Amino acid sequence: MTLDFDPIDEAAANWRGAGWAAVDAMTAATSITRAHQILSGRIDAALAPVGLNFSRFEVLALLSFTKEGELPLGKVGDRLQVHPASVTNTVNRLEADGLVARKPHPTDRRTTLAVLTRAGRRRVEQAAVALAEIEFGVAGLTGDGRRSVDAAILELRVAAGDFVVPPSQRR
Amino acid sequence: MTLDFDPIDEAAANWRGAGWAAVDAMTAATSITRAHQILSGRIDAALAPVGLNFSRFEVLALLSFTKEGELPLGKVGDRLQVHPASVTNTVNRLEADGLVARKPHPTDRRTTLAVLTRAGRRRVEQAAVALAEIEFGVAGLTGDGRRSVDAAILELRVAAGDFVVPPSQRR
DNA sequence: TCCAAATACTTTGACGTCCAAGTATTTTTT
DNA sequence: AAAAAATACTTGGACGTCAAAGTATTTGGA
Repeated sequence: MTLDFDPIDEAAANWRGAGWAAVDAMTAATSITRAHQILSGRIDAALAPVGLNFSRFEVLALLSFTKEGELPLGKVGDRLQVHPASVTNTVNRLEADGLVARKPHPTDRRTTLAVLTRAGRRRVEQAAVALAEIEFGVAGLTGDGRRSVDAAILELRVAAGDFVVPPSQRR
Repeated sequence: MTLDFDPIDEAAANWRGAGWAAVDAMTAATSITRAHQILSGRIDAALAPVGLNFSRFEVLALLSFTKEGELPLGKVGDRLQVHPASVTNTVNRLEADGLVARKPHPTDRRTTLAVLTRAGRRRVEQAAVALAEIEFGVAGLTGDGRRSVDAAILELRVAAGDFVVPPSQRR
C-alpha cells in the first residue's frame, strides 16, 4: 500500500490550509518520528535472529566497553538515557537469558552491578556484526545526509541539556 | 545529571576502539533515536494537559483535514503508518473520551468509519496551539537544521518505500 | 453460482516505556 | 548521634506497539 505522494508534504499542506502554526517545526518533528520508526523496525528485525532487541543490545555494548565488563545499573541508565525502571526490566531479561549477571557493589550496598557474562560478550559481538550489515538501518542515507543529521541533532541534544559542552571544545 | 561529554561521541570512540564496523551509521542511528526520545517527551508533556498523546492527536488532526471529518480506520492506519491494532486501540480511547465516534461504512459493511465529534474538533484545535507553542519539540533546531533533517530523512523514507515519487516530480 | 482469496477490523498476548510508590542504604544536617 | 534528605533499585499500574489469530464481509475467479 505504498502511497504515491509524500504523506509529510501532504500533512504540511493540510496544516497550512487549516491555518495552524509552526508548520516547519511540525514537518521536522514528523520526519524524525518517522525516521525513528523506520530505523527501529529495521534494527529490531536484524537483532531478532540474534535474540536481542535494541535496548538489550545497547546495555550489552555499554558493558563490553568497560574495563571489567560491569557497571552499576544507575550508570547504565544515565548513559543510555533511559528510566531506571526500564534498566531493571532490561537487565532482568538479559539476566534470564544468561547474558548478564547481577552482583552486589563491593562498598555501596544500595548499588547493583550488571556484569557481562561470557555468553553476553559473544552475543554482543554477533549483534554488532548483524547491525553493521544493515548499516544500523540508515541505508538510504548518504554520507552527507548522515553528517547533516548528526550535526542538526547535536544542536537539539545540546539545547535539551543532554550534556554540557565544555568551553574548551565548542565547535 | 547532565554529562560533561557527548555520549554519542563517546560511543563512537568506543566502537572504533572495539574494532566494530559502520561507526558513522551507528552515530546517525543513535542521533535519530535520541532525537525521537527528546521530541516525544516534549510533545507528550505539552499534550498531557490537553488530555491527548501524540498518536491520538495525529488521528484527530487527520480526521479534521477531511471534508466530512471522517475516515475508515484502515485509511487512518495507512496515512499514519501504524499497525491496524494500534488504530483500533487509539480509536477506542478517543471514543471513550468522546472525541471520535465509530460509524458503519454506508456501502461496505467490513469497514468502520471514525468520525470527529464536536468535542474532538475543539480538542484538536487546542492541541495544535499547544504544540505550536513548543514548536513541536524541535526548539533548538535552527531553520537550516530543520531543512537539512527533512531533506536527509526524505532520502531515508523514499529508500524505505514510504511512498513512490511520481516521475514527474523528482527533485 | 459458489468457493477461495483478499480485505477490514478486533482480540489476545508478549513486550517495552514511564511514573509513582515502596524498601534499603548512604549521606547530610542539626 | 539521631533525624532528615538523598540515592539506588524494584514493584505495580497505566499505556502503547506489534504480531498472530479470529470473525465478518466482499471480491474474483472457476
